[in-house]
Amino acid sequence: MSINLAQLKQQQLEYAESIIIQDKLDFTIPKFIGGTDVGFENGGEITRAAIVVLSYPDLRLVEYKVAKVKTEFPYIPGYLSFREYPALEEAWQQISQKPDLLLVDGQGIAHPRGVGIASHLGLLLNIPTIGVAKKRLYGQYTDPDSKPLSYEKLWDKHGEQQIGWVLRSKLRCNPLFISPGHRVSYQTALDWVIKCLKGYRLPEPTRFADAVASNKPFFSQVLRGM
DNA sequence: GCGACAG
DNA sequence: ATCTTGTCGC
Repeated sequence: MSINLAQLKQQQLEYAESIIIQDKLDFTIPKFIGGTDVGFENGGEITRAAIVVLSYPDLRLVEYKVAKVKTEFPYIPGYLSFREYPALEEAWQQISQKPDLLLVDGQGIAHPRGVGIASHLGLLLNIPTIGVAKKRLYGQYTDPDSKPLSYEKLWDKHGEQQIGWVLRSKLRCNPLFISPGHRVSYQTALDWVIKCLKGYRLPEPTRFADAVASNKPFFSQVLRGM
C-alpha cells in the first residue's frame, strides 16, 4: 500500500476548518460518557479498538464493544487517526447505547494541524469528543504543580494561543494532556475530564477502555462489575 | 541537517 | 502501541 502523506495532510487541513471548539452538546447532564482505547495484536497486524460506555454520574460500566480489523496504516506521529479510526468507527457502530460524550485516547486539537484523533473521530461521527493523551505531541507548557488537579494551559508553537490543558490528575503521576476534540469548549473539556476522575491517573472512561482493550488482570475485574 | 514525535 | 520480571517508592 502506498501512502500519500501530503494528501492526508491536506485532508487534515480541510477537517480542521470544520472542527467546532465550542459547546454543541445535546445534554446538560450526560446520561452516558464513553471512552476509547486501541491496542494491537500479532505484531501490529490486527488493530483492536475498544469503546466503553459508563453511566453518569455513577461512572459504572454499562456496555463495551471491541472491534478487530486488519491494520492497514503505520504509526506516524501526526497521522495516528488514519491508523486507528477504522477500528474505532467499527466499534462505535456496534455500541447500542451511544454515549453523549466520548473521551478519546489521544490528542484533540493539540496537534500540528489541529486535528488529533479525538477531533478526527468527533468530526466524522459528529459527536462531542475530548482528547485525553498521556503524552505531549504538540505545543508548549510549564509543568503543573504537584498538587492533584493542578493544571496549566497548553499553548501553540508560538505561545500565542491555547490549544489545551496539562492536568495533574494524580499525585506523583505524569500529567494528562487534555484538548477539545469536537463540539466541546476548552473549559468543558477540562471540566468533564475532572468530573470523570476517581482517584486514578486516567479518567474512568479511559481507564475502563484500557482494561477492556488489553488482556490484563483488571479486565476480569471490570467484567465482574457489570 | 538535527531533534521531536499521540498510540 | 508491544515485548516482559523484578523492583523501587509511596
